[in-house]
Amino acid sequence: MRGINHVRLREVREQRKISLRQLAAQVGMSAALISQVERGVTAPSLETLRKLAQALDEPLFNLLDEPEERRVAVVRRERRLRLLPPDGAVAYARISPGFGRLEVLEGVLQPGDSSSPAPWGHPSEECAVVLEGDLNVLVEGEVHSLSAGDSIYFDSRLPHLYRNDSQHRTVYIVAITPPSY
Amino acid sequence: MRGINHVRLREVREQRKISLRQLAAQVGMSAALISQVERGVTAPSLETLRKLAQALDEPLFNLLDEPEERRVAVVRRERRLRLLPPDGAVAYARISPGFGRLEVLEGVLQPGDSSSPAPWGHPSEECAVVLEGDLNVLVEGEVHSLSAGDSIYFDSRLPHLYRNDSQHRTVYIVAITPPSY
DNA sequence: GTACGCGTAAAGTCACACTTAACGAGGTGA
DNA sequence: TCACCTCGTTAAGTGTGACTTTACGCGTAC
Repeated sequence: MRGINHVRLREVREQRKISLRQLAAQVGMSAALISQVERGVTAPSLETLRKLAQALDEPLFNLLDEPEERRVAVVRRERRLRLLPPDGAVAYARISPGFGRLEVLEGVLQPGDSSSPAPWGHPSEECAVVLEGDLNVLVEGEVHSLSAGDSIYFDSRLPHLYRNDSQHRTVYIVAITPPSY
Repeated sequence: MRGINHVRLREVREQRKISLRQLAAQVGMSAALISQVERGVTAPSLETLRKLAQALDEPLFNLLDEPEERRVAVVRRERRLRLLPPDGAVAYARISPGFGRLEVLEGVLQPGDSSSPAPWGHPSEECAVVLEGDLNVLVEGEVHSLSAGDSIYFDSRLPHLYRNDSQHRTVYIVAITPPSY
């Protein structure tokens, strides 16, 4: 009976062991509404959904029950997609399969090279870990120096750039969500 | 003027170089509505938003403009949070800072050890890359054997488990979105 | 018993998510 | 200079469905 408007509310609420009325009181709406929403009888407004997400301390998009491809994909090292850099600086290989909400890349930077000619932003979040060598990450004009094992996390919308200012090659892994590279 | 109901529609639509009327025709709604939604004059229904997301080929949650902490966080190798495994098998270290939509972990498995006593699922997607050694990943009962450099991607809701069936230690990195470990 | 709590059902109402239609501003070609 | 596109915006009007209140049935504790 799960309609097109289904949201994963009940699941989350029950996990928190909160009753309908408790939750309703907390967000200032009627318990009946939440019941209706949980059973897909009524579609909640965005505003309502936001309030619920906040009360449950869940990111909003976590309540949205998107149809997913429940697939498993293995990518072998030698089958990785090599991303040709627009201007030949960084060598990126895509570790993730190319679908899903998550993109993982391996970047290799030779001394002096950088991931792009100029800092730029895209609407995602990313986290990079250095596997080998040293890496300078420019975010919003500020330089962060990382060594092997260090990581950096930032909102990708801030203009950014990876650069190898050392004398040896640098290898790092970047995880991006949602994919926008 | 961006209200509480703001959705990142215009941004995405303009990027695709689609006009209001084109998009409206495509999803079968009026251009005026889209204009109103884009400017935050009117809040779209979930249903409407879903249609738009589909037409633009964007995941729904990508259109939702959640208030973000536009922060940059660096985590040094020695400052990583060590996650104590519930039952002492895997040694996880959190590479990501602990906020945001993305969680990145480094897992180390000694021979014979596994990430948890039994396969389990959580509502996310994850991608794992093997850095060192060999790794068996059980997803939905099926075993996938990975060597250094190989990776696997799957819907974390499928019951899964990481296991080291080899004679030497295994190191791997897992990226998870949204965080739910 | 009766008095809580739980989730559900039914019925009513008003906001607001939508429509259609008209508007002003650019651009383009005859 | 027209007329004639197309762009996004505005204004006004309407219907529906997202909400409320109230009442119900069930379990459980005292």
